Amino acid sequence: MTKQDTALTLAPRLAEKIRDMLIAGRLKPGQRLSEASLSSDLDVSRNSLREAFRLLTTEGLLRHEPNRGVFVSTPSMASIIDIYRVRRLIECRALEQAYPQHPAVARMRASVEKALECREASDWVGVGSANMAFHAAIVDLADSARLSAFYGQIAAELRLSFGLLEDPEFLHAPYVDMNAAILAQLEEGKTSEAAAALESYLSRSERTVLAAFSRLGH
Amino acid sequence: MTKQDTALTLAPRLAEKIRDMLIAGRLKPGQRLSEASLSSDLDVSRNSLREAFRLLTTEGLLRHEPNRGVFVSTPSMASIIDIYRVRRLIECRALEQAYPQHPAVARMRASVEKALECREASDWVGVGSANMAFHAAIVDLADSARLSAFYGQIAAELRLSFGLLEDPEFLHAPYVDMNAAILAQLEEGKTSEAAAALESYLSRSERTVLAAFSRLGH
DNA sequence: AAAAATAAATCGTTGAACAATCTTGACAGA
DNA sequence: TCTGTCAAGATTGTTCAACGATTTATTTTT
Repeated sequence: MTKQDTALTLAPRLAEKIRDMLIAGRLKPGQRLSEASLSSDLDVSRNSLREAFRLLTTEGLLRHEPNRGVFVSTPSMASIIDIYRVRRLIECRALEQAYPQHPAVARMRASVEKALECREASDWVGVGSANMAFHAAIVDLADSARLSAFYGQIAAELRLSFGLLEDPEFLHAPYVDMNAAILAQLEEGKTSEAAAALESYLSRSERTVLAAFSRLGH
Repeated sequence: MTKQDTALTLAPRLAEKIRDMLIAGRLKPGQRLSEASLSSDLDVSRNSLREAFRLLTTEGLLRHEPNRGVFVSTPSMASIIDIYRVRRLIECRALEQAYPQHPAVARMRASVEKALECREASDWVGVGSANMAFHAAIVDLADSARLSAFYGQIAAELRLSFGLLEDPEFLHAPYVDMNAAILAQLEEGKTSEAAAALESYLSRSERTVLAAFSRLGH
């Protein structure tokens, strides 16, 4: 347990807890979150919960309808397309302009190895997490705290979408080797090739996700 | 007056009001915002004010130190560099992959014309606003709501930095013609050239801002 | 003058309250 | 049966008052 419960103030801790519940699928898209019941469930006051709601709303995980309450965001085709558009723009460019000695490269390598391990153990959720970490590391190549924070948000949104989809093996496993290949190209200094590979990687991933998404009758 | 005061809920309206005060320079960087006094000044409750603080904190305009209060963010060299890094990555790519018939192009043109008018009238604040609108329109070329929202945030942060700097003429006037040139290139379909021009534009602007910034101490 | 102890101010969080708004369901009329 | 009205109930929006915890300022002690 890496607990520092008292380090942060309550609202961000609450937000994190709710975020976890969202990604774990314990709160389902479209579901309304009642201030009264959730605040008593989490054992906090309504005011504190509302502060947390504000945070999650700006992150796009919750949707606020005045006088009606907050709802878990429902991923849509539109949001998936939007997110992949952002990913292609940011990740590919970050990769293209990267230099192979960047510290984030170590994190990329660690993520690839983690993903390989998890695949070996058929731990598909672990593969998924490792993949996400790989891409976050790519964004870190751009050396911008703001960009990395922004990417963290849309990654969380994407995980919300993934929560709807079944068969995480089909969803994540194929990309482990591609990640390894991209990493290898980067380490050789072939950043343009790496970026191109990532571009087609992301397009393929987008198609897969959209197809799986449409398959469940939006 | 384009007032719809009752449309939104209180916290976002408060946030907007405070944002305006920040950009107008009525609240100075580093200044501490007391919950008690500000809430009575704005005639709202402490709780509502705290919700607004959360919003502005995630936007980077305010900084929250637990048990000490919230402070107006102090722009630093580091933050300016970070922001320009993001701008180069996002704006240049958005421009490069744009197609000249995109609706946002009309907004770009309107901004250029507005800037020309304001320059004629020596309204340098107006020139600055028009410039900002021009660049926001560039980002809109990428057709991503999330990307545009993110850009809006860092633009607000940048305006906070500009507030520190004097001589808005020096800061904004030189770029009006460059914007016009970039727009012309885009309309001719020369997106790569336009992107290259924007890249050097942004680098020059960054240098200017950094220089002006270092000139006023720390 | 430095350190320790004390007091004052401010934030963090809670619970209760009430107005405004939305939802529900009964009911009357066509 | 369908439709529109209207009151009752539930939920959010916002405020207020309170109190423990932490920080800041002040005073006392060494």
